Amino acid sequence: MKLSEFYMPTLKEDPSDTEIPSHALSLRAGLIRKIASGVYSFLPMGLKVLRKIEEIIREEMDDAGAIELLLPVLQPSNLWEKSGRWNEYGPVLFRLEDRNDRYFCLGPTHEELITYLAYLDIKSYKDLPVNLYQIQVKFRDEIRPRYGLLRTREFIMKDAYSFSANDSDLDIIYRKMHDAYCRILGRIGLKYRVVAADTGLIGGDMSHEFIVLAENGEENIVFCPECGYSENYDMAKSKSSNVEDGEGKKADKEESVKEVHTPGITGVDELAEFLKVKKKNIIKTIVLNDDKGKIYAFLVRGDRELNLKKAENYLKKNLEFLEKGKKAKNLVMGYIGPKGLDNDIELYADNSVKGLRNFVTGANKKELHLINVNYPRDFKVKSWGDFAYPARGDTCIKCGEKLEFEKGMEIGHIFKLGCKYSEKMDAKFLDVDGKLKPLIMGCYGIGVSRIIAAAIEQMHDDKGIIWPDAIVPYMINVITTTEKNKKLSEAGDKIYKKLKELDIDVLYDDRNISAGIKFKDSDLIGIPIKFIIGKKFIDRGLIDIEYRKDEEKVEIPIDSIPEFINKYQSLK
RNA sequence: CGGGAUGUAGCGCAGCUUGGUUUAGCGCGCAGCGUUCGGGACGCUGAGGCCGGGGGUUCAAAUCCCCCCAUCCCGACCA
Repeated sequence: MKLSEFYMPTLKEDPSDTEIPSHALSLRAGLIRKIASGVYSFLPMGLKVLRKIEEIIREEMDDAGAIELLLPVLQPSNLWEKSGRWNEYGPVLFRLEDRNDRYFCLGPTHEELITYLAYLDIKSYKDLPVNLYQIQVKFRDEIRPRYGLLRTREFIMKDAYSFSANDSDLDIIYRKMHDAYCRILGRIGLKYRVVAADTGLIGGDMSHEFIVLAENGEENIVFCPECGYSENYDMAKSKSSNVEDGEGKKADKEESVKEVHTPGITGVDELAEFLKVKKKNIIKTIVLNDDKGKIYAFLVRGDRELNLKKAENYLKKNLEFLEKGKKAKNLVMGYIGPKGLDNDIELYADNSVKGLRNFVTGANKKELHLINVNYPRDFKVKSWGDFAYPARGDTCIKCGEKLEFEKGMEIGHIFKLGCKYSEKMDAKFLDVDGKLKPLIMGCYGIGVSRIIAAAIEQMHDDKGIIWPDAIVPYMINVITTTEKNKKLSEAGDKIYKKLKELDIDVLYDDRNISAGIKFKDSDLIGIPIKFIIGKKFIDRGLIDIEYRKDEEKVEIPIDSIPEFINKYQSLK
């Protein structure tokens, strides 16, 4: 592509409303332009990258036996009512009405659509298994779009849906998709981890997230460097450190409980400061209520946080933190403790509390805390469990090694759905045994546009983007240092033509501007190789070759370009 | 939805506190001419603004007051 005829608006400065490098750079390099909050246009350069990513995904999906189709964005409400998600999905769903007052939504995902297709056309076990995918736009009215392409309200996703007659066939496809995702991310050259994850609104019984590691990512994950155990922070299990040591040793004698006056002090931090004890010698009592208003109390060691999801999963109920203003069961907010708590309140304790001696708790009286509280002498719990988030210093439940905490961007998510949708939507098939059974489903999503953000986030420097070769918009940038010298522009034209013949994605910066701007732009948009045609060419017939990644430079005569290309490609 | 902030030329910003020398500025970018020409060159000339929108206060509003809108950040929430 000749830059003089191209559309590549670059920006010299970071736009004011960007926070992270990938956002700033994708705007500066002219990949995208913001149209509204969470809505972007892809400019030609951005589209080029998007297509490259799509092609890699397509190749891997096809290799893994998935079959491409295209489902509509516009989806009738009746399908969503049938699955129950018309209500469940809430305000995230973009809804609209047609001229006849029929309701539709813009698809945030396509389980309903694909299950309806299966209902229409899959009749027998002989039609199974089958795995269908599409690459298409999705709409979600996110509460807070942010960070450019990372979290948008309209985005491009590859989603695949599998149907099988039995669990073992599902397992095979799930594994294939898992491996294909690894190959996709590997080919693009991203550092990532696969973590076990919560199934969320999509539902089902097993799921893995593909997290591309990035400091600015929204996902927190826990990782064991020894055995490779990794899980989403919300789900992660760990052995809490210092359970058996520290100040509250098991061996310590149980002292007698005392009330201490603690006026106005309700938080763990203030309390630790006031009583001159460590936070881990304090036990927090967190009060939750379910949708029927029933109250539950959870004990967690002072240096950790209650994980609401774990509590919910344990009790199999939706829970929320008790509203501050609400008066219930004589609870003294800020001074709640397990000893003397109303008997009707079920009390659960996190494992981190085990083994503590002579700890501090609320006294259930205004402005009073208790010291030297002990279990089981002073209170009983209904049951013990893992209800807290892992914390620094925790060790792996599998191998005991110290866990690491990492951040990243969720790029892919695969689910074993089971029969959740097929049952609700009557998608059944006739099995070998002559019985009608619901189809067993899986779904597999990967964020195409989000990969652009992740790749930039992982690979950039102060000059701009450093594209990995697999998804470069262009491989080589031919730069003439001036357009005034006919000899140079003729050579540029010739080399550009030659490279095109060699089937190289080549950019030709033939703009009539100073060389400095050409170099800066080239680095900003991340082209891996620069062919520089300047003085050296006039003097000695040589072109300079510079690499984006490092300082390495070589000079070659114009005739050995094919040889250079050959060598470069064979190195990959 | 709660908390915080911002909105002035295509982009980045100053001016607002204390209303009037502001005919609304600066840098970059953009157009023309000339000189430059291997890491965002220089000079001259020029185009480009309902100061986010509406209402008010005032002799006078970018500036003060009220309402609305948009955008960003934190939180809640979220394949």
